[in-house]
Amino acid sequence: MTETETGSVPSKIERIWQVCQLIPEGRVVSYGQLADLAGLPGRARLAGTALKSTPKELTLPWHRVITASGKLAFAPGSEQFELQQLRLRQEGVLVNNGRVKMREFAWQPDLAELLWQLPY
DNA sequence: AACGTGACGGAAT
DNA sequence: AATTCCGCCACGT
Repeated sequence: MTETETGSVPSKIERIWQVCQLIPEGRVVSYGQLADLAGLPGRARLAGTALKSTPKELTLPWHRVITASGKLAFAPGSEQFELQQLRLRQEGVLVNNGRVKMREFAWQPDLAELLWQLPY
């Protein structure tokens, strides 16, 4: 726990958590988009790091985040892969061979609306 | 403080 | 369409 995490200014990872929280049901975003929306262009990997380190008291719709090519990031058949696929399907997202058509399901947020919702 | 790792991405092959 | 390569940089050891 660092200073910035306890203070009022959210750390980079906390901003990623915040934006993740805004992804609507039935839509997906790529790690890169998530980073962009959090004000961290080019930091797709950090988005992955952030989700990986989500504290368990915090429940995020992490299953709505997939790779830019539309694939689930987990190994096919793994525990997490199956869970993510199940959750996505439960909210109407079509997943075929571990892949989602970004053309159809990508979240396209209105930036003005997004800024309005962020708590800072 | 140095070093390897990785829930990524995009360009090249 | 599938792989390989390499830039990116926060984290844990």
